[in-house]
Amino acid sequence: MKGSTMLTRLFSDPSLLPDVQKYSGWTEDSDSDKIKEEDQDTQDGMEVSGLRGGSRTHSEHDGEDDEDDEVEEEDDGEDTEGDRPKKRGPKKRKMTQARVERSKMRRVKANTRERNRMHDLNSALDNLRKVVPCYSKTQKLSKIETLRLAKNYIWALSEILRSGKRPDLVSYVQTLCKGLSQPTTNLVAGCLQLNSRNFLTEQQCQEGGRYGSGSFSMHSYPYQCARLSSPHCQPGSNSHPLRTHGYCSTYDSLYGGSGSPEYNSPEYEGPLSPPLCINGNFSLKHQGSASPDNEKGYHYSMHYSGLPGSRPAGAHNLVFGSSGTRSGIHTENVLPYHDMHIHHERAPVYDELNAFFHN
DNA sequence: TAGGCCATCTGGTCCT
DNA sequence: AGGACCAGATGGCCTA
Repeated sequence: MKGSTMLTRLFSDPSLLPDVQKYSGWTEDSDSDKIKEEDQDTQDGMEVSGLRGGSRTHSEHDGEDDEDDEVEEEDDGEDTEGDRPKKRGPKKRKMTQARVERSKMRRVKANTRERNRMHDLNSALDNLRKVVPCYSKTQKLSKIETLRLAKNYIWALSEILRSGKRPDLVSYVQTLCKGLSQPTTNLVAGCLQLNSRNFLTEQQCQEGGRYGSGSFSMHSYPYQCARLSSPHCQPGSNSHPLRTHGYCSTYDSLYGGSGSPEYNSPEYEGPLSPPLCINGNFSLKHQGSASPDNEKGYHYSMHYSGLPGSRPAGAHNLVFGSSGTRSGIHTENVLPYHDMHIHHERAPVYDELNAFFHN
């Protein structure tokens, strides 16, 4: 199966992810209607350049007509360009009016299919956007950034499960932001309410870009100073783009909320966290999906097989010391464990995960 | 205004 | 034969 197909089917499969159309506000029917309307438009305005002079696909060449199988003369300059070798292959058929019409219809149908295909792909991407950190309806991540962030997110979650430790925020953000563009990096960092200046300091001070205390095996990240020094990312800034655009932090949802309501996306409607990868296998079990009204009640099952049942030793102050700072990280904007809370009544996974990190 | 992102059209190729 | 997939081209929109 080709990649995009897999992506589309994975994230469009209602058995794998909560109700695609419901979240995206797009349904097959509505889209079909839209397509039909568009077809009317495009059929009228559609340029038939490809049909006029361009080459035609093989299916357009072959066996179209029974009635007009007359063969067009070898008129490709057979006399005027005598030095050019005659073309081989099936001889051109004369483009009768009927054949032109049929070609048009084929092209219109192909365009519709292609449009639908791209809509499916976009729908799948929308679903992906909803389960990676920094989901916002109003300011969507670009396609490529969504894919990159999703990859990093999967990696980060896998590392959490593999190590059985709660990562420190810096490592978590670093992992998520690896390879992302500067704006997206700022967004993610801001989403996770990281003090960007300190993050930067922390990071830049680590020789080789490594941050050693985390449970991740960190690589060096190509962050530039300007990247995270944006005033938008300052905790106290009211101009924080995430406040404006209602971004939502998955770190918060996993490890607890910020406690500042304005930081939570007012537009958030659904589950925020994807199924977690455990031992390389995604464990996804949604319950009570019989009713479409249960969309908020999708539960992701999570098993900590092989993982310690309590918080790992030394994890207590992995991130936030009682002083409010750790290694220069200001934590005025992030709450300690006991202040964390779960958005909605979402899923046992959050309880389990929080219990895991709190115990 | 340049550049990024996106939707759409299009023709080619591969597969069923 | 027809559909799926892909990549190139094109134009619109938005933002710095």
